[in-house]
Amino acid sequence: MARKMGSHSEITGPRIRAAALKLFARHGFAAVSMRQIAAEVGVQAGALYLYTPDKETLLFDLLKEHMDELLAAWRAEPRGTAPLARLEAFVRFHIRHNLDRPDAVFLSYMELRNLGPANFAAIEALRRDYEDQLEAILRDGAIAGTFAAPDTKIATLAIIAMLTGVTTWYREGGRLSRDRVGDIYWDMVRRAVCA
Amino acid sequence: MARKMGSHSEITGPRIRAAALKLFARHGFAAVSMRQIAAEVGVQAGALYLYTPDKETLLFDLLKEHMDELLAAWRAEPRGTAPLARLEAFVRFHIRHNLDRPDAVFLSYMELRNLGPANFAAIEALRRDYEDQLEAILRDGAIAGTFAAPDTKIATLAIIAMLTGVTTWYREGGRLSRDRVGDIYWDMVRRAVCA
DNA sequence: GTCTATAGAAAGATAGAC
DNA sequence: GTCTATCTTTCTATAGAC
Repeated sequence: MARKMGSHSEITGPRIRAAALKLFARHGFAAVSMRQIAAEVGVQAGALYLYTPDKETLLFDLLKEHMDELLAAWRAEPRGTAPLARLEAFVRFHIRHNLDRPDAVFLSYMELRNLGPANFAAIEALRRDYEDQLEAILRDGAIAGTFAAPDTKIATLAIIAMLTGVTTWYREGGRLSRDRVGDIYWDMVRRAVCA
Repeated sequence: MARKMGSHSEITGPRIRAAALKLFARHGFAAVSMRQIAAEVGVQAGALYLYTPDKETLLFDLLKEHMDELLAAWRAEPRGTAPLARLEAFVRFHIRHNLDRPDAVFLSYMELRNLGPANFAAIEALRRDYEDQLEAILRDGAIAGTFAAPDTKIATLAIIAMLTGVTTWYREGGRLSRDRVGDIYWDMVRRAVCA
């Protein structure tokens, strides 16, 4: 083929990020070369450096964008004020949002270790922000007597681990719809923490 | 230092595996070089090839050993016959066993993608065996009317994801003992699935 | 903005001395 | 059983033509 020409590219940047996301999620950050990413996009390796200063920054940008989007989407999510309603909204939101972005979810949990200390801290802080959203719901519900989880912090981590696990097995067009999966998990979460 | 000599080694094999386990878990399989492993052990890179034919086999052996050990330990675990007692035994066993091997647990969930198809299938089959142990408990309990989880297969995956998550945050000497963690998770699991 | 070409470092794996 | 040395490949990143 030998693609030769073109300055068709305000879209090359996004395409590079999309290709990197897919390949990093599939094979792991360290196992993917800049040449593979370039080949997936259809450019030469050198061209990538017009869009990112180096490989780690490319990873960092993907993770940062994912976390920013997650927090913004949750803040925009309609929900009630009672702890039980807020918890149900969180459970259904987390499953739905993550099922739309399985590659980014996978990266966010697996490839933090490939970041330098400063970049690592930045992503960790955002992840912590998100956990705090759920923890606040559980704390409010515990005070109100709605919930009876024996440990609010651990319940937070347990629920997030359980919900995030959905992305590892869910297949579009399988025996369960997303809504049905949401129903099942909400049933388990509700019973696990309610008084 | 420049270590020079020695044929002091029926123990070099295990030391190589221990070093590889630690480094793979910390940095990821693809990010760790054979030279790094050799340096951790205190030998030269070439010496590693007396103990493994290649890097992937080294990873495979670690994963295989971990899964074999997990299944053997569960089969040896004392437990009752009633579904509720078996479920409690499983929850406490899983937490305790995995907290003793955080590096191996991490590898088992993160580095399967670095195996070739045959090796991948072998590890997947063992992981499936283990999941089936829990699924059988939940199925028996559903038939007996002890459990009321809306979907046995999903409850299996949800519980394992929740329990395995412990290894990502638990720190020895933190505010909670292992037994206390086991109590808290057992409380949540029991309420999530019981009728 | 993308290409070709390459510098410079590091990787996996092997050969042969001791 | 381990070492030194090296083959061969591949990598990240850069330089300069177009």
